[in-house]
Amino acid sequence: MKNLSEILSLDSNAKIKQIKKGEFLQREGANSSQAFFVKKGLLRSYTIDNKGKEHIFMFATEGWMIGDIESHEFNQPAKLFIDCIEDSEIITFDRSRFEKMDISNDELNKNNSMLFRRLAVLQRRVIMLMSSTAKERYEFFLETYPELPNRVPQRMIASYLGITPEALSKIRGEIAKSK
Amino acid sequence: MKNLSEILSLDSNAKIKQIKKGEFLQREGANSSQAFFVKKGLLRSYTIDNKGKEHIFMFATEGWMIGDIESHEFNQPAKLFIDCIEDSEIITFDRSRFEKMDISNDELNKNNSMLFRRLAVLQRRVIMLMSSTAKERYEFFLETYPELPNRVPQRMIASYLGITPEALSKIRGEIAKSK
DNA sequence: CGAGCGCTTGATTGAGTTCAAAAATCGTGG
DNA sequence: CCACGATTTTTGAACTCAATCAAGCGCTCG
Repeated sequence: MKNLSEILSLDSNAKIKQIKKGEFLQREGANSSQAFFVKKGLLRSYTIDNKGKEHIFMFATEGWMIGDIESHEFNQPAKLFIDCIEDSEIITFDRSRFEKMDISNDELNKNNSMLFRRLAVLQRRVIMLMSSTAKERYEFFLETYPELPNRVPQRMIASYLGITPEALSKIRGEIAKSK
Repeated sequence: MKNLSEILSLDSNAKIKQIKKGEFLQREGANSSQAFFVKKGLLRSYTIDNKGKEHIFMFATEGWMIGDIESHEFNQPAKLFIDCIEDSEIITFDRSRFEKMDISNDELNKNNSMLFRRLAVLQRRVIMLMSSTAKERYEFFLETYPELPNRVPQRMIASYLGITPEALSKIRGEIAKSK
């Protein structure tokens, strides 16, 4: 059975790209129908709010897909920036093309369960943001993504957790002290 | 073309039910493979955190589906309570059955875009929770769901927004004053 | 080697919580 | 249909967690 990466490479519109740390794949306001599959490396998507502060929406490591679903779904210009945290290798494709692709029922089902999984992750995230303190969110992050702290600068983790870098630094201080 | 409600009614496992305000469809810890399609009325799903506080994850009005995706997806006992805010008419079905249902490619595609839409809503919610003040979140809620404030008690809106009922009351006071 | 960025630490501030009590609204039985 | 108890909403005062502001340290990479 074909996997997602293989399917994408069959689409003539899908293109493999090498990108360097710091490069942008999408900027706020751009056309947002592109999505990206990460073969190797690490991307992030984020917004900048009206006070100029960054808020990281998600990280995408090997095997993940990343794109601005909201903007695409509601036909708006992009609200998310997407850029590259490590030198990466990605597959770029057009989402609307992907949606119409003539692939098997089975593959659609697989795509479906990928969406369910992503929904589950977001459900968890929303509940965390509503019910947990900064420290609890950080500890949950460490359990869930144990490899990311080694690849992502502190301030980006803070931005993902919805707190300031200073607050995260103090939390880490506390945790270190209590051991 | 069949719509979702019709498809569900073809499934022998799907059942139409009348439920009264206050009735539970799912409790924390229960088997979570059920999902619910709302034909009429209003449901909500929520967690209770370790301090005993309720956090509403979503409301579901006519035409929406509601279920505990996270628990089902990760094969855990339910984390969400689901209960009834108004007398309602719903279709109950087993999600795993739904996933394997022999429906057309076209229908699967439709289901797919429903999932995308739901993802888009959650993307928005996460960004709101990370970047907006309580007042901004409330104003956005009013714009997005203008009919809900008439059907849902204040304290539940507060719980959905991630703030206390007292805080929401004060925000409403301010807004009323400034007009 | 120095300028800039990232992390830490401390002092101050502020949005929202908690606690408490009064006012308004709801719903149910008589 | 009204009355009364229960639940919701409002209002106020004290408090708390995290944000903001500010200063200093340590790296690195140019």
